[in-house]
Amino acid sequence: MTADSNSVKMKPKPRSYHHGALRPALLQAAEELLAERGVDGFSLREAARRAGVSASAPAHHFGDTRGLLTAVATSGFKELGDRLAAAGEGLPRVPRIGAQGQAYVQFALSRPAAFSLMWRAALLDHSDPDFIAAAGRAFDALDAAVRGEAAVAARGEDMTQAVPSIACWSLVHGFARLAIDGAFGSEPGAAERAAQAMLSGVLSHLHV
Amino acid sequence: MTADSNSVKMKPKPRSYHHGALRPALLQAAEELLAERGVDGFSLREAARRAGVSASAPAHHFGDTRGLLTAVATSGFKELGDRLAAAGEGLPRVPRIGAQGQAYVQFALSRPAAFSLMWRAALLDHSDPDFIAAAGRAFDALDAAVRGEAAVAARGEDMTQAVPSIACWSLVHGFARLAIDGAFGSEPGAAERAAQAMLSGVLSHLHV
DNA sequence: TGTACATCAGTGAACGCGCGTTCACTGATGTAC
DNA sequence: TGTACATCAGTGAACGCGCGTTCACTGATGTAC
Repeated sequence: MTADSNSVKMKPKPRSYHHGALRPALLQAAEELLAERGVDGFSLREAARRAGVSASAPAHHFGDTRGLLTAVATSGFKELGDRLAAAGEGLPRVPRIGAQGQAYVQFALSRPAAFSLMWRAALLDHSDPDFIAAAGRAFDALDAAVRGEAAVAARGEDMTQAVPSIACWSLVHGFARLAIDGAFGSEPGAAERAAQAMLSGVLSHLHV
Repeated sequence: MTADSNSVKMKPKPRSYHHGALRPALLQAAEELLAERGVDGFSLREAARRAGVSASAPAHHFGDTRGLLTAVATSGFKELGDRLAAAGEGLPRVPRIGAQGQAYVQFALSRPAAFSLMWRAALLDHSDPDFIAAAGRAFDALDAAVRGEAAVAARGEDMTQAVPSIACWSLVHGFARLAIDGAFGSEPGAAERAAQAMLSGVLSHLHV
């Protein structure tokens, strides 16, 4: 603990009555809390505490707990979409799919609590337009790599068209979940290496 | 509500001071509660209530909440192991793997809350010998189909040997999770059909 | 077959807990004139 | 540039809640003799 220059009491930096940027501060506090205690250990009060604000303040920005968690999940889907879209850009189809798979797993392992939250339907507001858009965009990035931009644009109701994409998604999603849930032990980096081995193995045995 | 033959008040069938078979009754109540309210909606008190017993009774059989949930998860892994071992028995390797995958997804969809609980590490006692054995046996059943009984028996520390099994596991696990979490819509039977299409598609494009 | 007694499997009241949300409020900010 | 006032973004006390667990207890069962 370092000494504060102005005060012996280490009073938590004086803040005006209004926070000024509470919304992003709460999002960050929520993310950290999730990372520390997991989805089940989350509470709105604790997130508010960490943002240095009263328990009722978050309501002004997010309505209720569900609103805050939905915002966190939405930001997760946005980042996932970005990472997928960037992964293996310019590469031929098969290596690009491999790069996306690797990116998917890396995202999940780098933000496991956020990743878990993103799929906890009971805690989220699935009618939130931002959430819907972000989640859709992430899947579209994967679908475009597997089936091509044109196919995605022309996508209809028929789910059978999307089977190859669903297969890829299932593979990396399942691996990520098993890794997070501890199925592959806890040595750091082990899961990433296993992901690499698995993806290259599968893709090399696949005739597409 | 049907009339009780002995009493207008529908008093809940008189029971001696001792329940007689509380352990299985609690397991069943817990399973039903999980199915109704999901893992997050579970509470020990409500499970006890449903078993017609006081809130402190479960402690005599399971110690605490974690003990009861671990017992439920263990029974889930046992059934999963049974189903996997039985799936596609006698079939050649590739169709057998397909049958196992189908069985895995069907199990997950038939008992979604139990399946979810089985992977919620924070809620379970991973040092419980029964739990360890049941979970190990389920994976062994899958591993035996993918790599052969002999390879499973000779399995060492090296995880790379298990990569093909991990790939199969990831694929079906990810599909099951996505289906449970609503990624494929909610029409009944849709997920099962998609699983069938996906598994046969993947296996037919695989050179092994 | 009867009896004493240990053990087992329940009860129910009480504990302290942190939670999400509501409510009347107030301090700060920004805008209209 | 100054002032009135609406709006915004906070506070903090209070609400009721169900929870898991503990504890002293007691009724029923089973066992030894």
